[in-house]
Amino acid sequence: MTEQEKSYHHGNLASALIAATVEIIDERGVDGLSVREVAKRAGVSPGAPFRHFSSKAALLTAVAEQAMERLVAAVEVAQADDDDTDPLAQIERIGLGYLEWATQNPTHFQIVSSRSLIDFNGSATLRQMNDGIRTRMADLLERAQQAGQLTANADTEALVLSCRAFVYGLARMAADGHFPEWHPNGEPLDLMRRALADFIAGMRA
Amino acid sequence: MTEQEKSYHHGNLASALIAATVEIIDERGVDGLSVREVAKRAGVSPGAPFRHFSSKAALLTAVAEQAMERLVAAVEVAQADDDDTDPLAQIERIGLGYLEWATQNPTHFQIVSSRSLIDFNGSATLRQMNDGIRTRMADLLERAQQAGQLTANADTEALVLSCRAFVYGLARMAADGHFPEWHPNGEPLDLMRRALADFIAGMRA
DNA sequence: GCTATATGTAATCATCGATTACATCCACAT
DNA sequence: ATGTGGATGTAATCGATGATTACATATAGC
Repeated sequence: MTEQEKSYHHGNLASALIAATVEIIDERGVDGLSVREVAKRAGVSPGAPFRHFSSKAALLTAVAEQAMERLVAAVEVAQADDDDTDPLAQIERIGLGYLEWATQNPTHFQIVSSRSLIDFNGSATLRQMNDGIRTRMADLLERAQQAGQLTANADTEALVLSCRAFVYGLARMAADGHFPEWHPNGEPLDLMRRALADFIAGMRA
Repeated sequence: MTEQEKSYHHGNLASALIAATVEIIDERGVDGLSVREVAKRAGVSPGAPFRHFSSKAALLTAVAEQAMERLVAAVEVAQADDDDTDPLAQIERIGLGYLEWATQNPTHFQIVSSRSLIDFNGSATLRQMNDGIRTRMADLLERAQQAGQLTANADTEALVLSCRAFVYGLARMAADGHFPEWHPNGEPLDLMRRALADFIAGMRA
């Protein structure tokens, strides 16, 4: 990345474009992003990006895929290594990891969750990663039920949705600007932590 | 509205523009909306809308205000008239009214909740209505706690956030297309109903 | 080396949000 | 009634944008 300066070909424009896109979105928000400026920042002509991404949505989808990978990674890191851990505690860890990542990477989370800007259904990768988290939580809930941690005739299907919606709701509220003043790791996250803990507690039999 | 046909002045362009905006968004989504087509559909020149709304965001903000009024109305209708009702049941009713409205009016809900497209902070009306719902729920939770329906030392602040996030999360998931196939009043709403009931039940002492 | 292909450029289009100067209409004071 | 000023709509135009096309240049494999 140091001195290849003036070669006709960029080398790896695709990744450079993704990086530039993230930069711009960090600075000016998801709106206010133009392919032209992405191109300019990568040092190429305005039409060049379309060689690698057939549309602006395709570019953003690529960014979303990269972001989703990090989100999944964060969620996995957050889980306890011990596989015998209390399933509900494990769910809480997942939720917390999700929330921490979402609040600390609002830009990326916004891209991942706003499906009007990206082609979610067109990306098998995105769907896989999305389903991965969901089935993981479904498994944990199933295990919790078999361990007798939930009410006997618990509606697991509804509970899976509950967990997803609860965490998604908190993350989305933050990303959508429902917390007027805040800064990452500040009080809102603390509040969210307490809310999450209460929520998990409420599920216990 | 029948035969004023060819008068230079439209009469009430502002509301006609809002209506046209909603129409277009219903047809083609929030993106894919252009002020020009709004103008065309209202039968005026491309610049005319800017006499009434200083920007595209201002137009969408007006749409959001109208939508928010309906949402608030739906939430109020959903509540039990009897003011001695169980506070937690009242909260459940509010949540259900919110969810039903959001799922039956996905377009409007999307506009209300996506604050990147509208000038939320610039609209006192929007903030008031938003705060109205929140304080209403805070009051109900306070009352529930005093009635001993919650655990003794319940964290009311966290609980208010929990309720908001839970309902918002469900509504947003629906609006964001997290339920692949569905149609209003169909199974997803049923599932959401069950999830909401479980959630409220989980808060009970 | 020669050539097929991948990659970037230049030029161009239609569309969009927004602004400006001008036209038209309506209400109100006289 | 009148005619004047503010409100409302039109016409023309600007700069930026997403996207496409024809062309130039570099790279890889034979």
